[in-house]
Amino acid sequence: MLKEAAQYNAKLIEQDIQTFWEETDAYSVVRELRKDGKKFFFVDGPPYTTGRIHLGTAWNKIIKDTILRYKSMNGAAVLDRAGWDMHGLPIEVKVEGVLGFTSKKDIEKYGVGNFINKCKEFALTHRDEMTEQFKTLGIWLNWKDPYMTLRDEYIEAAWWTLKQGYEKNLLEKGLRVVNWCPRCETAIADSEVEYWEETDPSIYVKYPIVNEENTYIVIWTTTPWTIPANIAVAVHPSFEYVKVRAVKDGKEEFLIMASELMKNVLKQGRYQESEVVETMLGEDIDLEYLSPLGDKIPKQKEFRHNVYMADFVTAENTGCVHIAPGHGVDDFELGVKNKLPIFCPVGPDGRYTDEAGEYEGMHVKEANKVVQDDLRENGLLLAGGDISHRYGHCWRCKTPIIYLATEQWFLKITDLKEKMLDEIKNVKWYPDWAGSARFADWVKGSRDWCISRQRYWGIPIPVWICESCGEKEVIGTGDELKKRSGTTGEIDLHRPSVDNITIKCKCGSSMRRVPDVFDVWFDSAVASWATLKFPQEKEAFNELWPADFITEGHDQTRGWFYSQLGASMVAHGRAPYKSVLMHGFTLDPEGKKMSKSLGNVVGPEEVIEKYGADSLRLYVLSQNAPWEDLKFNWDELGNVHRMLNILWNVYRFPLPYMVLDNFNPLDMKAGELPLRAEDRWILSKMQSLVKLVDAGMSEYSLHKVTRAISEFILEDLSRWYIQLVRPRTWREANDPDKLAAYYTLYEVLVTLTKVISPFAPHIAEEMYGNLVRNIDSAAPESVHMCDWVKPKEEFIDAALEENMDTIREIVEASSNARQKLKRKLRWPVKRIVVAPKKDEVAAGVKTLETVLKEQTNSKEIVLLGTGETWDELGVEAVPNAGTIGPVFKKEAGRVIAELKAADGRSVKKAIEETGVFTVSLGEVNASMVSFSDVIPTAVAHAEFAGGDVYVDTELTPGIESEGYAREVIRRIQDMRKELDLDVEEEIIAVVAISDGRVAGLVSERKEFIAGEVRAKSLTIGGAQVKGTLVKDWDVEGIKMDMGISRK
RNA sequence: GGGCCCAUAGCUUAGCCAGGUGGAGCGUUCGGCUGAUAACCGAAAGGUCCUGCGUUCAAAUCGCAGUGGGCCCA
Repeated sequence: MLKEAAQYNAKLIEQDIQTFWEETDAYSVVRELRKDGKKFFFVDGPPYTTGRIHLGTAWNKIIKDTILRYKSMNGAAVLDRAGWDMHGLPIEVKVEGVLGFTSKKDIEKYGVGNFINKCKEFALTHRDEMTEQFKTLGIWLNWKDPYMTLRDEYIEAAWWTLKQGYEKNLLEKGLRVVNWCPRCETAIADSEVEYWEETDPSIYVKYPIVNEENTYIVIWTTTPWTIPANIAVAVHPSFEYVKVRAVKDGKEEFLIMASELMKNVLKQGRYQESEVVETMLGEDIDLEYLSPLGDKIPKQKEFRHNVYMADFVTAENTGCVHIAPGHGVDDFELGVKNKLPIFCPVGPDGRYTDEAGEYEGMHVKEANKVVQDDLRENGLLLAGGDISHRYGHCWRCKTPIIYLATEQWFLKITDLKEKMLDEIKNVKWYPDWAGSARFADWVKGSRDWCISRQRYWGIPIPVWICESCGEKEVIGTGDELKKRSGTTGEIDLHRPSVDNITIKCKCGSSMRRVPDVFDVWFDSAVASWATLKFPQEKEAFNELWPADFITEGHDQTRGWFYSQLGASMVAHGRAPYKSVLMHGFTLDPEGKKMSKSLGNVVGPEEVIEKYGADSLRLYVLSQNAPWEDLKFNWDELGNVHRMLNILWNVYRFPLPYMVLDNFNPLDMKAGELPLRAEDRWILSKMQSLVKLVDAGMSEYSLHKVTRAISEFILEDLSRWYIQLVRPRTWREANDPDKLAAYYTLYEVLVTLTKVISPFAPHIAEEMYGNLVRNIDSAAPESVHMCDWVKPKEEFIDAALEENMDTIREIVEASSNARQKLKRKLRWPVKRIVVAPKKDEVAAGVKTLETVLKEQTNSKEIVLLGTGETWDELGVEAVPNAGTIGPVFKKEAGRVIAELKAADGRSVKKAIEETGVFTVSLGEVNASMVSFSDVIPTAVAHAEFAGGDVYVDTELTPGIESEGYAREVIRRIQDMRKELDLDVEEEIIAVVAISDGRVAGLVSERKEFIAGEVRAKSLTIGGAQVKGTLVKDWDVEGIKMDMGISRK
């Protein structure tokens, strides 16, 4: 049996539905139901298990859930393990914070094992919390068996992958300059560096030229602390350089710099006089200079300092670039190319080593100032100041990074670049430019991947090295490690236990694991096979891999899209995904990014609290194209919620009538019901919507799909069909016309629950539970177990849809016209005249005349021929003074007056037939007069796209009687509402009307009024007004007193 | 500084690929409806289509340059 429904309460409904899903394990039932369908292998980009989910992660999962629900309903056997990214520095930093640690020494003191346990606990707790948050959004993923990067099986997938790289000779250990966090004391990835504006020193330094007295080459830098490590100066081979004689306070010097920057340098150094003494090309510069700090750093005296050519030199500052191969990527490359020493006198903690001479033990930050002072003392500081520029910081602890040359492990991605670019083309990207432009650009510029980190909480790098002979071995699995090491029993693959496992080397000595762990990006990079439990299990991998679909935000271009592709090229030689949907970011209402520091963060739980998860889901899906950034806006969320409320009201509206009538849709046969044109119309519209949804989903245009659904609900269903069908539902008894309306409405609502279920799964489930499950216990338990609607072409009637569009336009125009004469819709009008411009309009009026008549509340529809002018329109002659003047000269005024006074109709007729109209002073021709329509006073006119509408509002006693009667009915209904009476409850009503004529008019409709308001007794006239509720009304200036009481 | 994307009414946006009169929703004002009712409907006002230059008979739409925003990089 159908049940009535209360008002829309998203929170209540969603909680109930989520409980229902839990109790019935609906998710698992659905996956089981589809297990023999076509496989759809989806890989969840694993969120990092720290803190709470935010709007962006919510959007991400909503997109995934929506697409997977749609796929599932279409028969796909969806594989969708949720994923969790649980290792890495972010958690280490959080745990350090909790424990109050500030450096690695604290961790070592606390014990690596203890620290690891804390990290693990942190990751697992947060995973649980975040799982609950995702569930409140209605996200269906495999939460019971998620893949987790901290599991041994997952670690093995990473190990196996590295071993593939080793065997393909893509693994390399080498000295490279890396981003280094001096607080975390580890290398960090390019993608872990956050940039923002920072104030740093900006200094110009003179390097003294050997054997040329008082001559210097001038460099500029923002990192004075790297000057102790200076090895060379780079110039651009094709720039022009000058040697300048510069004088300051009577002291003369010779300075070398780029000629176009000379003015700047001399100004910086406050030189008063200058003169170019020599001009040369960069490539002709060949000189040796001395370290400006040689006196402080003995080691510097061992190096020869020369000038080298480099294309990366730009025409800024001095045009001569200070090169410290131990402290810069370009510097390092230049150093390697020219076989320069890679001098790096800074340790992992950011303090100088003994190689830095007098600076030993000093922190580089502190050195920035000291070095400047020392340079000034040596007379080599040409100028010093500050600059505000973007500088990199550790993304977790926010410490400014430094560049250090260190020994790290690399995957030689650059060897694979061309193949990667080919693979990108084989992937289907949504939108196309995400792959062809953005991702391809990123890959083109990619460098070798530094996969090692000098930290604790991560996947240990499975490389064992012999302590005596240096022999290297890469371990691919836990079993392999057991076998090679001779360990028995369970082993934990995390640090520190794995560090204690040694392998016997061929040479007889023992091999120890390198101390590093993996870059955490390597973890998620192997997700597509790790989630299939590969390499332990091969079957699923062979059947499913690569992934059919993944979707993440555009920041993952450099992140997960890239790391997965890199790891997959190393391991399998091809892309790990077949299609990728790149989505946008959530921004605040001003279009700024949401961040805690700006205080503009909106949490998903805040939205759910206010409007519910379905509103949030539809909002993020419909507001933008998925790949555009979403400007969060509460008003728009309110709109979406309103739409859902209307949907709910549409669903709720027929229920009381259907319940009252014991309506059972299973007894209905469409063929036997007298469906009206409007019934066939909404059925057609419904099917057209399904087609639109399918088309949109095929290109993941989730915004187009959800907008089309909203439009259908608001425009077609609520604003139109429900209005048309309303009077039919009030009929009593088993009227076939009413049953046809019930049937149609029911059919549409059931179809709609299925169509909206991927997008707004809770409200869909709730409606389905009542509409379908309460009728038919054999139906699937959940709407999400239903098959997707296959568009029924036979229901689609394009001509009918077009005709209805026309009718709606005419109704709209006529209500516009009514408004001009202030005639309310409650008052009928005598007739409506439609003057069509096209035959299609006439056809529409003919097929849907009843609809038009009812919706315009008109007694008659008059349809004119196409192009025909309504003959009741008057014609007015409009004289053209510009042409009359020259002909009639000073008599023109009289001619004009005569024309105006003449009967327009006969003027027009004369001109049409003879070309002229005769006035008393001569003949007026067509150029002297034009015509305009004169609309009768009781008629209002309005235009619509296909023609004109005239509304004849002339009052007749019948119309007045009906109008007043409706006014009375409306007010009594209002009073019934106020007394909160049941729909069927009968009343006793008394109406006193001060105006005798009006009282008479109303009395004529006494029966009609009594029926409409369910009055057992109705008294109209001057009687004493009494009742439970008595009210005085003013109806169009007529005073009416009404009283009603329960019978 | 570079790559990609975005910019249309007070707000959120459609139209742009395929050039030809800019269209919605919200908000505002006015009006209507009243057994979906703490709902709903209509009308009006509201636009340098970010700026400039170019292509074209014609540019919101195509091209170039710039401005602002986002993501990513240097």
